[in-house]
Amino acid sequence: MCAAGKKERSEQTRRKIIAAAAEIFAREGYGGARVDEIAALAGVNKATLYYHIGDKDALYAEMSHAMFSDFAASVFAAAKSCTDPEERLRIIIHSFAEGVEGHAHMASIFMREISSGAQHLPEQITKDLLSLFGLSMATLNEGVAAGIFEDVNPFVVHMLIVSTLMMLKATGPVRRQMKDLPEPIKEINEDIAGYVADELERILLKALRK
Amino acid sequence: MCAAGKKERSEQTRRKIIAAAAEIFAREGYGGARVDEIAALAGVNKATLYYHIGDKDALYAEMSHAMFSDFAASVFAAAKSCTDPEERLRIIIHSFAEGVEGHAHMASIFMREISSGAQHLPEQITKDLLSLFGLSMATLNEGVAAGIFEDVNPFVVHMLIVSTLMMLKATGPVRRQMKDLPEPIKEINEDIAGYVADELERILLKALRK
Amino acid sequence: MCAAGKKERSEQTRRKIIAAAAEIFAREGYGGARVDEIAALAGVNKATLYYHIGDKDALYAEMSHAMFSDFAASVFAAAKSCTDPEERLRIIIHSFAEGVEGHAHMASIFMREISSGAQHLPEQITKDLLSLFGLSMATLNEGVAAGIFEDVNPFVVHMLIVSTLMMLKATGPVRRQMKDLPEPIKEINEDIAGYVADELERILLKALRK
Amino acid sequence: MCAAGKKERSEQTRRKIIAAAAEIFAREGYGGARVDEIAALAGVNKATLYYHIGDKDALYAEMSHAMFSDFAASVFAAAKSCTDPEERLRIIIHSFAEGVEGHAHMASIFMREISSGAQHLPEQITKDLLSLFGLSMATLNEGVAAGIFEDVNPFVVHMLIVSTLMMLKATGPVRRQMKDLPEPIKEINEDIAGYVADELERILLKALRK
DNA sequence: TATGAATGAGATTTCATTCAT
DNA sequence: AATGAATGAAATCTCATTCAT
Repeated sequence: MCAAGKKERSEQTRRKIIAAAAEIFAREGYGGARVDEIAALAGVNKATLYYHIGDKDALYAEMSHAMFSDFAASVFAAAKSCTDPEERLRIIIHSFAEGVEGHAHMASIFMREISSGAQHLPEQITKDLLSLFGLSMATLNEGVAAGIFEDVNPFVVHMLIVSTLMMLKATGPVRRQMKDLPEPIKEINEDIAGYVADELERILLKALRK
Repeated sequence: MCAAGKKERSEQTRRKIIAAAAEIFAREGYGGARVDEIAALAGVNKATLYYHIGDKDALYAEMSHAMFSDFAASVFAAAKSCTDPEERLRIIIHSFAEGVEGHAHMASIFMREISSGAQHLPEQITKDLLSLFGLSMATLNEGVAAGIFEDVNPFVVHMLIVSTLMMLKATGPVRRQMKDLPEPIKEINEDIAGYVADELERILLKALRK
Repeated sequence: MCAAGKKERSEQTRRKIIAAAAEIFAREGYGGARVDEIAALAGVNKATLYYHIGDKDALYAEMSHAMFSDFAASVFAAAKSCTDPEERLRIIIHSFAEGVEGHAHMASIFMREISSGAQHLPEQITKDLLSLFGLSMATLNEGVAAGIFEDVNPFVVHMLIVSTLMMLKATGPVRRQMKDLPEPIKEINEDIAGYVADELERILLKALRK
Repeated sequence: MCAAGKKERSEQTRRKIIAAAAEIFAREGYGGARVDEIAALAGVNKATLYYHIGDKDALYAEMSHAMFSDFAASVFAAAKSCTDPEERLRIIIHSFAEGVEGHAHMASIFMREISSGAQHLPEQITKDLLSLFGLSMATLNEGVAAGIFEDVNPFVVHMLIVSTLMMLKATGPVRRQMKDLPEPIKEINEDIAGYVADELERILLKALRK
């Protein structure tokens, strides 16, 4: 046992590097992240990182692609088979929340990208993310057409969902290191996909239902 | 002629530097910002920047303090004299939106700070921002006590307001550089304090009102 | 005294860097030269070198431009007023030899450039050097037309002059470090502009004269 | 079928590596050549190169030894049986030219070695090359003694032959990539062993003959 | 008050070389 | 005999900061 073969070993190294990159880029931003630190966290030599991935730009692109495209795909997969607008909106909220929870550093990286005008993001990813808005918009429009939803700006609603979940996820570390937080903050805990998603669903559907 | 005593000139130089810092720190993050670039944008020599403000840390502290404390104060000032919960919530939303609009780079800097675990933020500012949540929480609790609001987690609502406004503000540059955007996105325009705040108020109050 | 002023100091630093670059690039080639070593030889910090000149490419370009354009200009200046073909050929040989002697590292750098297919040489310099051949060709053609010179390929003659002088200059360090050299080699000494140029003139004119 | 025993295969791999090394070292110099690039050009893995040859130094030594000793031997072989000084000088020029032509990258590598003070050249090779001068010198001295040659410095003449042929060979790539070259340059073509050697012989013998 | 020059420390990237298979 | 993976050392380049004027 423990044979593994070159390919598997190689793939494992690659994964370790990508995972480390996500963590450091999330915490430090593109400019603040040091390749040294990423390599150290991945437990590989700096040159190994360059051997497997390439330069800092390529590393960022690989990492963000792996993260965002997987995330977008999971939301689409969850929502595609559902035809009822209200139910689909629920699914969007919850699969979004699960995606945010499951990709630990995505929220931070997303927010940083927004802040930098998507400077470092490959075009394809921007499009993938925009297509998620297409999903929300279609859902809301269908609800309006079916007479069950209020007529609101779908982009505002989409961003409301996205930003609330992301921001609550991203504030996790800050909350954890603060003492004496008020009760409502503690309740959030780390439970984005459960408590927060439920609360958001409750609020939003009350606002939308005619 | 040539008015402006030495003190005024000095103060003006200082302001130019702080303004440039906000722009660059917003776009590049703390780690990615270069003192060189800030000085160039401010139109002063790098050594002049050091003479007036101090090192990069001090510059960031000055800039963020000027921005966030002014913002927090303006929200408090707008809300303090109002006693009706629903009306105060409206004021919070709109003064928040005006603050976000008025401090062009605050949204980006706030989002980056969240992403980095508030690494670079002086403690005082963290407290100021937390006290804004105190305002929202009190308002919502009073509404619940008065029997006019649903009982929802006030931190979720607070973050919903904050993050939606900030994210919509921060996505401005990305939206501007993209072509062929869907109509609902175009409607946002740059009008956070008007259109967006109105839409958010409408959605949120419908959700909260019993 | 010793005032100097910023500009002069700056210009002096620049010159020291260029001079050091010529020496190191000549000995090690573009790829083998280390910016560190150049800075050390110039007696400045590496960052100072980047501040004044820019990157390795820019450094090479500055250095080679300063060297070759000065050289080409000096040959043209020496030859321009002379109308007699034979006399002008003599002037070309001697001014060439003086230029080779005066620009200590030009021969090595020229030979390396030839070897690398002029990879690192700015286009303008290639043209300057080609224009020197124009001068030789015109001179030889006039001599042939006047019936005083044999009809030989002028490029071969040009390269014969150039390469002999450059190679004899460039072999200086090798000769110096070898012991027990045969008498004819010792006679060369370091005297390119004198002994070698005279000998070359004697050989070449005997070959050319009808 | 599939002939070629292990030994032959091995020898072939070795030859491919040496040939690739000559090309890259010629174009990039010792310091600028990358072992990676040599391996790639040879079509073998980098580790294979180390297995067959050893480190960069050993590779350079092998390559230069193979090249220069073969070259020197061929000139000696061509000249040894001839006793007439004038005829032997002709043979030297032409066998030299053929050697330069036949060892495509020798001229560049020779010129780079001269430029670097023979830094990378094994001592033995330096001696082999010096012994070629011995051949020229003996030939010229005999001609002078026999009263058929002018008395010129034999080292100057030797270098004149060597450097002209080498430089004209080495300028090949530069000439090829330039457009609109004057007629005399085009005539050179790639024909060092023919046209150029003939022209050089004509010039030099006219200069030497009493 | 302001600035061009200078620099130490550090970040990114490359490269010769070795290892495990 | 051959190779993909890995790495230490070094090279290139950048950046926050200080200095001298």
